[in-house]
Amino acid sequence: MKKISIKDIARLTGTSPTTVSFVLNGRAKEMRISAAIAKKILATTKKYGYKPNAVAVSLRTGQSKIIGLIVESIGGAFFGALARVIEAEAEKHGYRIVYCSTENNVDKARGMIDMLSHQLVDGYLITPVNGIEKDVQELVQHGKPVVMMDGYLPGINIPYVLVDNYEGVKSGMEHLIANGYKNIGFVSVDLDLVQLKERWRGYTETLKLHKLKQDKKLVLKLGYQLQKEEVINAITAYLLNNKKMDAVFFATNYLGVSGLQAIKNAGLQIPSDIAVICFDDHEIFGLYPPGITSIRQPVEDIAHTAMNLLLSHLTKKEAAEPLQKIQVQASFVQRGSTPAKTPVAQ
Amino acid sequence: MKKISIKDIARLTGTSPTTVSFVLNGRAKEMRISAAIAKKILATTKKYGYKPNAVAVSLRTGQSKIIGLIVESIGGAFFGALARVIEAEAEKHGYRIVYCSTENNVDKARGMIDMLSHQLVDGYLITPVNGIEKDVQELVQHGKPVVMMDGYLPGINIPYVLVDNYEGVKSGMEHLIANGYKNIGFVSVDLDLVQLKERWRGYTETLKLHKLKQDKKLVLKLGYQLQKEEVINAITAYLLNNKKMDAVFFATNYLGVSGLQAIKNAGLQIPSDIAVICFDDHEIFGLYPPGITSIRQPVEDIAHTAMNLLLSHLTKKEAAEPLQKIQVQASFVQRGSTPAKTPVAQ
DNA sequence: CTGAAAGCGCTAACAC
DNA sequence: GTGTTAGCGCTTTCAG
Repeated sequence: MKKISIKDIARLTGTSPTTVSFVLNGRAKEMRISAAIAKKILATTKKYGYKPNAVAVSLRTGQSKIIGLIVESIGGAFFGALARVIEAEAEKHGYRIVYCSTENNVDKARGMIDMLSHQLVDGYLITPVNGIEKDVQELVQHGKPVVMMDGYLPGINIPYVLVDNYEGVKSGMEHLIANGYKNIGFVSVDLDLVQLKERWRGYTETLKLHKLKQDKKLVLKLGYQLQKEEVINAITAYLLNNKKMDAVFFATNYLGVSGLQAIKNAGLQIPSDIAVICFDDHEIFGLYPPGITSIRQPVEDIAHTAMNLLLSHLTKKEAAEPLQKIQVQASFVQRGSTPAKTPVAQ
Repeated sequence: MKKISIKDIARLTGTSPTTVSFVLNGRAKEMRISAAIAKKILATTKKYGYKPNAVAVSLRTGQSKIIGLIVESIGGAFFGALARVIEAEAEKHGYRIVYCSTENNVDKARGMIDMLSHQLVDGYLITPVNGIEKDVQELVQHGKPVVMMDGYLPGINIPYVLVDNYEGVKSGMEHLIANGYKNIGFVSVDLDLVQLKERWRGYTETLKLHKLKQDKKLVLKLGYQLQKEEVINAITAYLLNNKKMDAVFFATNYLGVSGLQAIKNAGLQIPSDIAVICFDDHEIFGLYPPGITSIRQPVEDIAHTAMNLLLSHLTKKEAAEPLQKIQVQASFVQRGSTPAKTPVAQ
């Protein structure tokens, strides 16, 4: 069964490739092609199951109708929701998505960009990793639209959409403080990313705001490279070393999940021994007793907004519009892990 | 900043596109190109950051070095692990992966195949959905290598690799029965997939084997289209209607997760009121007290095996080797949700 | 040892 | 209204 090309269709219908091309691209009436011939072409096309060769089209038009989605980790919870929305949105506009995961690895990220670069992909949606500044810069210079999500690269001027990390953490902290917690720990990752810095700022500034002194011992920053087991062990040790800590704030959901395990290992009860709150919601948080309070990122919003931003750049010739930097608000999801402290406690 | 092509490199080095192409493809010595010129070309290439246009290469060679991975649901737990392994394996062999999710929707799956079809993609890794038999058949006829994972399409003859669903469920059932459970429920999805049928067979046959009578009321088959909330509600009702049920077997991990919520809603305790076991492990199962016993699919194995199968088909001209149908064994992960029943119980 | 030239399948000026 | 033709950027046969 041979592949059938546009020429074959032309021969089969006694027309030329041009005519076939026009008909297929819906430019039949614009080009005033007779209805009879158009119908015939369509019929033949269907009959032989002809599909234009996307590669050839891409080479010719310079458009692939593919968007590259570069994320930290495929398979993560955040990613799952993101992908679904983005894919749906893309499809509406005739685009397809190619996914790449960087595993927060600079080299891998650079490799991906390089690979997709200058070709194959019309635009990019990127969850940034430090160290790819130059590469991203290069993409932009080559005229490829790029939109950042979830974070951005401070040095370079690219549209992005991300959650208001600072306000998100702040709202969580306010909640804890209002509920009577005073020794609030913070567990984060040792990565130099804007979003993490903002979360950190949310933590420290809210403490300051309420004149609570900040205890260095209550802060844990874990290496990103650590295995899950190591993370759990580190958090367990941290919990055991800080018995007076009455609440802990996890800066990411994967830390939160490991944190639950650590709390269990440490033999602590939520919320009687320790209150728990986590940035970025996770399926498990609704389920795990007594329910883990979290700061939910509006993933759908983010995806939706980012995609549309990219699409608008993709369709406009020279998008000279002002650089868009969009922040969306996180929402606070209260669950059982952060009740008001009884006056007696501590 | 213009894109630089092979012609530019040729001009810049005072050679021809041919020579540049040979050098770039490592065929320099084979073609006996002088070392001096090769070096010069390489240098120029690097200096100008020249990258061959993948689209043009693909059009010319008919190879894209891209593998299409069509899965049920991107973002699922099973998928996450799968993707990681497959991507790593593919990279080793110079292939890239394009992901598509079907959401168990026939039309979507067909669309995906159609889209990638005959072009753009050199081979396929597919998690099958019923109804795409013809489409897959067609792919094969067009000479595209296809390997199925996680299931297969009964009608058509394609290599696959999947877990031994029957034995997996059987081992779980044996465990329950050995531990004294007699009224074992089974919650599955109303989808006509081989893997689900095999799990079902594992349930019924093990019951028969042990001369336990099968109670229709203890079986729940849920529509795939149901929203998560509906699933939880259905399971909750089912639990409340079957008070004598002392153990429940969930046929998939997403059912298990919803099941946990339902058990909570029904006010039941694990394992004192009901024992729980689930096919396909999930992060949450290790964490959720008292730990949910599960049948773990060797996802890495599956991915690894499937990928290599596909790669071998991709590299061999006419792979006339016998159709490979590989089953891998599931492993039993015992946790706290299925303790031995005390003689007193029930 | 290196270059000219054909052509992968398609689109879009430009002819007629 | 429809066909001819020239490439998109690359690989590869065939000359030299």
